[in-house]
Amino acid sequence: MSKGKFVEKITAMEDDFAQWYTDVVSEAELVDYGPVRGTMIMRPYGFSIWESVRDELDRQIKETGHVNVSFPLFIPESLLQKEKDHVDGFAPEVAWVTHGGDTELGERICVRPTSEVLFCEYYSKHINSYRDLPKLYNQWSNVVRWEKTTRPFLRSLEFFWQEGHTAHATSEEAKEETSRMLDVYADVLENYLAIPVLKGTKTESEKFAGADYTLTVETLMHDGQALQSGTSHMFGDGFAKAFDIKYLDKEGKEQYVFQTSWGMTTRVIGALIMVHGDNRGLVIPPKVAPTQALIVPIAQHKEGVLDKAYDLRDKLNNLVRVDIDASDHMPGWKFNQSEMKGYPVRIELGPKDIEKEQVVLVRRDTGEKEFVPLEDLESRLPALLEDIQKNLFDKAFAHRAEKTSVATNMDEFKTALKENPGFIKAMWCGKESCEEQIQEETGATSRLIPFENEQEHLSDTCVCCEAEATDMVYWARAY
RNA sequence: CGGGAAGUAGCUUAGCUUGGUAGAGCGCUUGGUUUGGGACCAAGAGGUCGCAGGUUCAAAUCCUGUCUUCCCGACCA
Repeated sequence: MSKGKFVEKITAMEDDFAQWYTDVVSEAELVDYGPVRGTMIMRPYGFSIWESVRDELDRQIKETGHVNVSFPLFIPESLLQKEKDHVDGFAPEVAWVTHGGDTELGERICVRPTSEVLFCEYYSKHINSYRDLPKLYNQWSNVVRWEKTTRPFLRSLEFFWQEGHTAHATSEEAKEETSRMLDVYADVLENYLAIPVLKGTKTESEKFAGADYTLTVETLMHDGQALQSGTSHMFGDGFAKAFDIKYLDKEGKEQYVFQTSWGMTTRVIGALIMVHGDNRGLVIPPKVAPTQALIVPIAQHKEGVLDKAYDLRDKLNNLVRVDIDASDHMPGWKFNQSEMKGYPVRIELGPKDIEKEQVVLVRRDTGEKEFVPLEDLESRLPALLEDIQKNLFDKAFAHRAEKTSVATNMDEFKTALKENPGFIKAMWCGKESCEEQIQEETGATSRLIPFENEQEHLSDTCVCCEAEATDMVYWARAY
């Protein structure tokens, strides 16, 4: 990095990762705490990052044939009760409305923790024929889960997400849908957020309440903890039977539908922070960054400097998302501020540059500085942004590889997790008791069972017991 | 939910032990000088000391309750 003093505003990540995260979230002006415990205010910069992720995800959801809808915030208690596993899974963390004004309600109303039952209720009315299928609905909404411990983005009482809810004629179609949407999540994470993912299936104990099975994309944070970053659930016909969602097939026979649901949340912003961030603050991949390049005028009071800076902005405006910091602060203040916010590229423009007809480009990911003639800027800048996007993914990929260990017995498991915290690949017998024992002894939980083509045979027996191993599983401590 | 710590200006905090006019730094406003890694000078504005009770002539300070935040643990798709 260039010479000069760097004023410490945030805790170093190697000293205290949790504190570093809290510092970044607040110093980069992403969120404030709300007045109720565990709620958060998304400030303009934080929300613009969410909008960026949302726009790309929404584009892909529509591209795969889905339409957006909006369902209510409230669910009557009786409706929530209809699917037993589902209500058992969510009831403990549901917020209840008991009064309307001063009047006590006859039936409690739940603030949606997720909307399966609302969509099911609707589908039971609107699906009558095979011609009505498939139903491919998505909604962007906020949901409430009364969590005991909370952290900005990672776990808050209220969060934003999209939830897709689909109904299909056959189990086969529903399974394809479940996989298709998992691939959409993987694509957004890898190609947009520059975060490498592991794809696979959740174990029985980790799957969604009421699902046949749950597919997941898991990512690894800088501190070696995993983060579930998107899930896609195959419901089979379980909800259809509980909610009586039936259609007449071509032969005139009554059939139950097969359903899926899938969601991605503001949590991925937490992933973005913890995968790419460093001791100077955020690092936002160019494709996501609301501001891809920030022009910092130097000696801006001098004749012509600001005019040149605005001209430059207008020239680049159609090419990249560019902004200009014409505030009254010293250049050094602006440099540090833009680094805290993670803008991919800084463009310095001062009297010396104007004289030489050049600008100074500084990339956020490496700190490298280059002098670029003005005439080359329009070709150089997009190429640089592409390079930064790729570099961030490659760095995260290498980090994950480095933080992935293999264990064939519990001693190796513990040693690996202690010496190199991250993913542990280990064989498993399929018993929940072994998952519990591993969690108790190591704090790690099963993150996913990779798909068949990614399976490896590491040993004959389970990492935890003497039983024959059935699958390789990725384990990690998780957020 | 258990154990610990803390709430004083937008932020970081001093004062509390021993009750008696609430102080600083940063930030903010105005004017001037500055600008290639967080500028300087001058003049200003900003506080029901988290909230509610209690003790007292008098409470930021003592007592009780309550809410919130942080750390550790348990729990959590």
